[in-house]
Amino acid sequence: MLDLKFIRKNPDLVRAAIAKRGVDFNLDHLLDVDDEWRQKVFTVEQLKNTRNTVSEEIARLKKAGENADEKIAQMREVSRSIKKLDEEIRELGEKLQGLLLQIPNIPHASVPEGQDDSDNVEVRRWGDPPQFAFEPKNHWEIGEALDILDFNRAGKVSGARFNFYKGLGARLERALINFMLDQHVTRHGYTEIFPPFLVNEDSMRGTGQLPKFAEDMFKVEGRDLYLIPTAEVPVTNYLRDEIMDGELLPLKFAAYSGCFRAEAGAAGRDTRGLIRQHQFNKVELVKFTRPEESEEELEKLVHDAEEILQLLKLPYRIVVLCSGDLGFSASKTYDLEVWMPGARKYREISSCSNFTDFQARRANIRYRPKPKAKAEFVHTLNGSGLAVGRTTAAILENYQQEDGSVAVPEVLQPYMGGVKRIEMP
RNA sequence: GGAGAGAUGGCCGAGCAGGUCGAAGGCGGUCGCCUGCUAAGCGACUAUACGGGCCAAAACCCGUAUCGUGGGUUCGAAUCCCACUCUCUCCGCCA
Repeated sequence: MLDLKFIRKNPDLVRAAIAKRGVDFNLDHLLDVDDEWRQKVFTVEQLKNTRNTVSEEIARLKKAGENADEKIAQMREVSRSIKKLDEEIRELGEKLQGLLLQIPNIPHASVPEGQDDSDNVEVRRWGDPPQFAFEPKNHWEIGEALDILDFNRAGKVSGARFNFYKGLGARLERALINFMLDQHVTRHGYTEIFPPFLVNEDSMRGTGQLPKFAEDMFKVEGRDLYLIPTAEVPVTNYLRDEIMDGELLPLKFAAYSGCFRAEAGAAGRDTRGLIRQHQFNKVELVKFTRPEESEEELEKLVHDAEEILQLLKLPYRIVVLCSGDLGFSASKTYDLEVWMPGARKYREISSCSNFTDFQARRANIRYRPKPKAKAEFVHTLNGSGLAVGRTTAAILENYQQEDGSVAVPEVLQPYMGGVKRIEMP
C-alpha cells in the first residue's frame, strides 16, 4: 500500500509508476473520493466538538439543579447528524482503502521497462550446463525409475500436483532443508524461525496475498485460517503492529515451511514433476531493514541465496524482473533461475524482492530511528533460499548418470549419512 | 469441549453506583536544579493516528478519535447492555 499523503502530493509520479507497470488504474477517481472523505471528516469533527462542549454545559447545568432539556433536545439532533455522517465517512473510507489497495508498489528506478518475462534482463550467469553423453531425462522420469518419487500414488491419495518422496528421495529433500537452514543460520547470520503453516486473514492481508489473490489460496472450511503459500506470510507478520528499536535492524530470519498453493491460474502448465505442486517445501529468507539500507540488503539477499546453488554446483543465472513482470508489492525483484537439463532451460528457483515500505505500511511494522524519534515504516525484503522441491528436481537432472543413478552433491553427503549416489533399485 | 477470572498508556496499576478522565499513583525515560564524586533529593516534561491552521517541510497551535475488537443505550460511556477475540486457572480430550 502506498502512502495516501504521498499520493496527494505526488499524483504525477504515482501515475507514471502505474503506467510503467502497464496497469490500468484511475487515480483521479481515488483523489476525488479522498477529497470528499476529508470534507466530511472535517464537518463531522466540528459537530462532535459542539456536542462535546454542550455536553459539558449540560453536566454543569444539571449539577446546579437547572433545566437542560432544551440543550439535550438540540444535541439529540446533532447526534443524529453525526451518526449519519459517520456512516457516510465509514463507507467512503472503505472505498478509499479499497482503491488504495489496488495500486501496486512503485518500481525502483533501476527496474528495466518491459511488458512481460521476455523483457527481463539477465544480470549474470554462474556455472556451465553439464554436457551429457546421453539424452538427459526429466527429473520425474529419473525419480520414478529410482523409486524415490511417486506421483501416481499421490494422485490416488491426494490428487494432481502432489507427490510422495520415498527412501533416499525423502532423505534428499530433508537433507536440502537442513543444509540450507544451516548455511543461512550459521554462515549468513539469519535467525531460524519455524512458523505456523496456517494463518488468519489479517496476516494474509498484511503481506498482500489478500484480497487480490484469494483464488490462489487454500482456506480452511468454516474457519478464519489459510494455508500459507510461503513462509513470508507468517514471518513478515511476526512483527505486525509492532515498533522496534532501530538499533536492532536489520533483522534477518530464515524459515523452513511447507507451502500450499491452489495454482488456479496455472491449469495445464507444468503438470508433471516437482516444478508446480500444491504443496512444496521452501526455505525462506525475510529481512526487516532501515529504508536507506534496503537496496544493499537486497543484493546481499541474492548472494545468500545464490551461494546455495554454488555450493551445490548447480548452474544458474540471475535476471532482474522488468516493470511489467514485477509482482504487485515489489519495488524490485531478482529471480534466480537454475539450469534444468531435462527441459534444456533455466527455471525459477528463487525470487528475491525488496518491498520497500509497501508491506510494512499494510502490516504496520515500524521502527524508531532514534530512541525518542517518531516511528517510521521499515523496509521488508524476502527471497527463497531456496525452493526445496525445485532444488531436488535440479539435482536429479544435473547429477544424473548414464546408468540411471544420481550422484549426491558433495556438500549434501554429510546430510545423507555419507550416501554418495542414489542407485537404481 | 465444560466451569471460572481477566484484558486500561513503554511497564505496573487505580478508576467501573455514566459527566470536568487521555485517564490517579508508581516504575522507567528526558531535561533542569542541587551536589567534591556517587547515591539520594527537588521541579518540569513524558502516547498514537487522523483532519485543519499551512497544497514546501519541520516545529507549533486547534480539533477529533483511541481504556482488547465490533455493535448498542444515552445529550454524554474506560464506566451500562450485546456479540466476538485473546490471556490465565481448574476439569475433560489429545501428539
